[in-house]
Amino acid sequence: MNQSAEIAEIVPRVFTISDLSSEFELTTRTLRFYETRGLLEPRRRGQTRLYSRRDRARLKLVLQGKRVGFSLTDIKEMLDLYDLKDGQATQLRVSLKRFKERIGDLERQKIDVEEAITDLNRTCQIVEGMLDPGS
Amino acid sequence: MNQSAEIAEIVPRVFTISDLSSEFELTTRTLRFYETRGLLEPRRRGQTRLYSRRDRARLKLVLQGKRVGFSLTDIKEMLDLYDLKDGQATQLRVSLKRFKERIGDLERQKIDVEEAITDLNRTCQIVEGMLDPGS
DNA sequence: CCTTACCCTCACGTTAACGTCAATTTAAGG
DNA sequence: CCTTAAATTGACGTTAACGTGAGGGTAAGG
Repeated sequence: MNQSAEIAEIVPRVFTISDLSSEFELTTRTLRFYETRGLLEPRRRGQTRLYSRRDRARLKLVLQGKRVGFSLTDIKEMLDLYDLKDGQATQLRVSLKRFKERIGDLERQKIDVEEAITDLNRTCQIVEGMLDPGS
Repeated sequence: MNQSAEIAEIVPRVFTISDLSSEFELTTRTLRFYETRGLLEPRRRGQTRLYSRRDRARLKLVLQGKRVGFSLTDIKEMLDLYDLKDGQATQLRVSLKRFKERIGDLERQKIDVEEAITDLNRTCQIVEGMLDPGS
């Protein structure tokens, strides 16, 4: 019932670049690119990158950030904030603010998309009217 | 009550590049760029571009297309279709198909956006929970 | 020893839709 | 005629997030 022993069997302590690339369906190029952007900093054994669990966790955060539409630059800033002093209320509030701003953006975007849809539907109806023999 | 006379006073027969750029709030660069992309082909008086009402109408279509998310390439294809034989049912059906496909895209996009919003809201709630003193 | 399979570091290429000069030419007005 | 104001044609720059080789090192298996 030793938790860490259990986890050790399921989740390795260290990952190669192709481990992560296949797990998350990213190219190795992408992982190296993220590194140049300061999102990951794996250790090295010689030249070869060795990713820790922490690296993997950060990668997950990166991908989650992307899913909700943050840029890599945004994501880096937020990761850096968390690193400064994890759990620090001030940092959390900053991120929270960013999140809410982003939600605002997304809601505006949603409205735009909805407008585009009604626009196009209107156009479609006109065109269909032109094509309808029983006009 | 001569319609064309009335219109002639309100809408000029010919437009300069800055007329159109200010009317539609585009830069002249943009109008020239659209020309290189085959979206507009104004006549020339010497070197100077002279846009007809038809050019202006096409420009309106371009902008409408952009508003609903078509790329300039898409828009050109569609404009070309219209030009082939305006009012031809076949062409209309083709465009109609494109429109419906685009509507599908947009609806998927809308779902994505909605998911991102709920994602972020969830995250916000977690963070707020961490900040909540009465936790 | 040789092949395979990964790993690495440059470093230029890609896509979209223009922006931003630079160097001229033309048009309009006094 | 002279001076601006506006137009013209290149042609390189920008942004994001990687893609795509080129050229080379390393380690395991047969």
